[in-house]
Amino acid sequence: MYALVDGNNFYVSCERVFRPSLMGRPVVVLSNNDGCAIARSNEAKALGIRMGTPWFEVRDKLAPGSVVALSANFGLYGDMSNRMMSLAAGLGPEQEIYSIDESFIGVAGVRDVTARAFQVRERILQWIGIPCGIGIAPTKTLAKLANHIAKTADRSPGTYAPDLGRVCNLAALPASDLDTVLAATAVDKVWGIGPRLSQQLNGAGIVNTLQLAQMDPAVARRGWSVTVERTVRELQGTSCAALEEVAPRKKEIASTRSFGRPVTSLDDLLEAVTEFASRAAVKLRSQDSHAGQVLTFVHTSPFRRQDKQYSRSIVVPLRRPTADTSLIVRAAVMGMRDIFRQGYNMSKAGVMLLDLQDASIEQHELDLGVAQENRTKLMAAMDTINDKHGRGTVAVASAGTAGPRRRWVMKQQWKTPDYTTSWEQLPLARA
DNA sequence: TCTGGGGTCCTAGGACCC
DNA sequence: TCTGGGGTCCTAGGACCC
Repeated sequence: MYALVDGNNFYVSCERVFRPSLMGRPVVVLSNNDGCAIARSNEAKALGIRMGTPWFEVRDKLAPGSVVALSANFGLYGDMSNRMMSLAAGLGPEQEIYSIDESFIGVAGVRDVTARAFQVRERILQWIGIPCGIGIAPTKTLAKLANHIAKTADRSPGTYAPDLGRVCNLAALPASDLDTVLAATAVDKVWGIGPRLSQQLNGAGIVNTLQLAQMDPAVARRGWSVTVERTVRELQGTSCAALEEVAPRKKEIASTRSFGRPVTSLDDLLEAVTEFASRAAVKLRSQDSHAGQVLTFVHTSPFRRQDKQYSRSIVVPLRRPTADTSLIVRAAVMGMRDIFRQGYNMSKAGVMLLDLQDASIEQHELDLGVAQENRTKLMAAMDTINDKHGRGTVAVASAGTAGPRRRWVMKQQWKTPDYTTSWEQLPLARA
């Protein structure tokens, strides 16, 4: 039995904790470069603002001041997430942190699980200030669905019975009621069924979740794929996805950014790529891995139809797997020099580390043993310093030496303070 | 004028091998 | 005239998730 605890409109809810005046108002949180809406308050959703809508479209359509827009403050959201997760863990003996605002809890054997879920929800709201929905069911897919029902019953009354709001335990529902609920849920609300699949399913006459749940798994496999087959089985109550208490190591690590404005020069791109590679290397070391290959890419903006388009990537193999920032930066810079072309408005670039393996599997080379050990110590020292004094205190100087311009940095016009992670930015309480 | 970032899994197809 | 079958590995791209 699984529970899914999910923070409602999570980023917006985090901002509201420190600015209660935002309560009850349409609020959106924007992606990097203040580009798209990536979180919306219920009031913003009611205005018809869709996930991923470019901010300039929203702004042009609505009266000035009718929506509050904020730049994403991921430092704040990450910290709030940690606090929420530690309280959610109180619902059962096992926890999988699935995303920044969701965690699955293994609740097998938990007594009065529905009542307990209400208590945990109340505690998170009171202690952290984040409203949650909780879904409970025999499989992860059904728990996700239950969570969707819990949120929807709260937000837009009419689709589901009001007593399914906030906490929805599908396992406690009589079979006939469960069928009614599934029949009232469109198939695209199911975890793993995206726009493309739901279109195909609709074409085959499968419109609601009850119909999908009643599909023969063999038909699902033949007509679509194993993933759809698993989804069907999970809807039928057969668990196909287990709880992952310890997050498996990542198989690839990326650091990519869109630029605040078009970038045309190789120097700027080398500078950007140096930073991307450095960031990726920090993530790599933090999970104790080495990378065997470095992929570098750059491309123009597909939205600027009037511009000449360009897009290329290159994989540079490392001589041996490593987590050394300078070696990784060198490979990324080499890659960028290779794929760069003059005369384009580049809009985005990035570095991805591939072919990751456990750092304990080391390939030593003749005569390099000592040097290698020192490099590892140097990297550890660099990480410690940057951890303590802030990212970028110590960095690898590479081609294109970071000047004061940094033309490629992103835009963040409306960022709120780091309320919970910076002494300088602690909120002030006044009497 | 202005359009995110970071992942995973699966499949198809090509290269290569015996 | 008629030109195999089976396997692996790699890459690109699609689809999905938050």
